Amino acid sequence: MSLRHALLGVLHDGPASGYDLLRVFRLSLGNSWPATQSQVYTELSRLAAAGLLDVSAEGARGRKEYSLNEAGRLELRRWLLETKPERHPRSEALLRVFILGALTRAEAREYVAWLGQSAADEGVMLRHLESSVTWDDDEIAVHGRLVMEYGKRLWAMTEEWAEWAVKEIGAEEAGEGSESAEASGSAEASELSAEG
Amino acid sequence: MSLRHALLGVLHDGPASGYDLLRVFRLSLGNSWPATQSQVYTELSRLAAAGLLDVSAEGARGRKEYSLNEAGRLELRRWLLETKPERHPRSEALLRVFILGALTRAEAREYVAWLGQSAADEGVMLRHLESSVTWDDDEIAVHGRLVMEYGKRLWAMTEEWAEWAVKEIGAEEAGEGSESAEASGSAEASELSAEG
DNA sequence: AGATACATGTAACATGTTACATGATTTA
DNA sequence: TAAATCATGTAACATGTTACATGTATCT
Repeated sequence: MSLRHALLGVLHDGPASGYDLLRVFRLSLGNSWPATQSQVYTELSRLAAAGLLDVSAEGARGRKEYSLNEAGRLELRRWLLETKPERHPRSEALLRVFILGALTRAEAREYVAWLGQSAADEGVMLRHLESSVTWDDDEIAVHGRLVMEYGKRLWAMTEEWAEWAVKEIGAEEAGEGSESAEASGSAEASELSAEG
Repeated sequence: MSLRHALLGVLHDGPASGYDLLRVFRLSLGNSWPATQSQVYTELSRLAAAGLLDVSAEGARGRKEYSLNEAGRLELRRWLLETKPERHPRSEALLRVFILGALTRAEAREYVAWLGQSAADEGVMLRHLESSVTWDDDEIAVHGRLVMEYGKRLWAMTEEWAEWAVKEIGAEEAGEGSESAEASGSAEASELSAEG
């Protein structure tokens, strides 16, 4: 389980509450490994119960500050050194590219163009974030910078790829688009379909 | 749910059995969106029960061939056109970079170098795959090529980034490595920890 | 006093993984 | 005939999401 070790990893840098950790996920770590509020609090309880974390302080409003203890440090090292990472990120954006044949060319082109624009936006955001962060010299800063650089390169690459791909898809031919172009009437609400 | 739509998307290209689909995941699609055998068969049953797929043929050894029907086609289009993709891939590899502060510099450098090597290997594999595929002119070929190109660029970028990052981490200073360098004895098996 | 930010917890549900269980057909 | 490949299904468990539920401290 990665969330567990993500938590241990961030706590290696110093004690923090669930709320603090949630902010880390929202602002930086969440770009590589998202986590919900519910998940973080549940997992912190479990980690404390399992003896990998200590509650090192309790503050106002029920705040609990967790600290990595020796058992936690060992488990974190064990995970980093002895387990093989999953190298392939799971990318919904790319899955969609794969099945773009279900759309007309114009629609497919539009999607890829949107991906490119999103990538450009992410790049802008990252450059903005970079200039706003105080890069003090601690461990998290060093490795945070590595991840940020990866992000910058990733979004730049994605933007360029999207430009290339849009050209590759080419112009819509009149009357093209296969049968999928005619959206027929009856939608026959299925038992599935949930997301917005 | 994306697996559901991945299945519909592949079936847009033509009828296939669970076994066939599993091969698609293993050979190509699985790089962007992994799926297990168990998941695929379960989901196909559900999709058929929900009326988005038909069992269009039954063959030897209990083989069932599924076809996308009109309801399925509509649902696929709806998903592609009306739902927003999750743009951030969840990357365990990058999560690990983020928490590399728990290791010594030498260990961190080794990990990043390994990532670079893996990326290089993926690149080689993709180029090999590319030359072995017959690029006929159907829809899947067009979009499959887009995904393949993305992969090539991604792994090349990752390889370059890793080279840069290795230099960035720098040389191990003697006696450096923080407290995390001393692996103490007692391992105190925790109730957690599962993966090998 | 009201809005915002701080702060945690849990229940229901959806999705994903691992392991088990079974058997038929083809190929060497 | 043994091994490999084809072919599906299910149960137990782990992980992740959404929604609900509750309350405190700070700032304007």
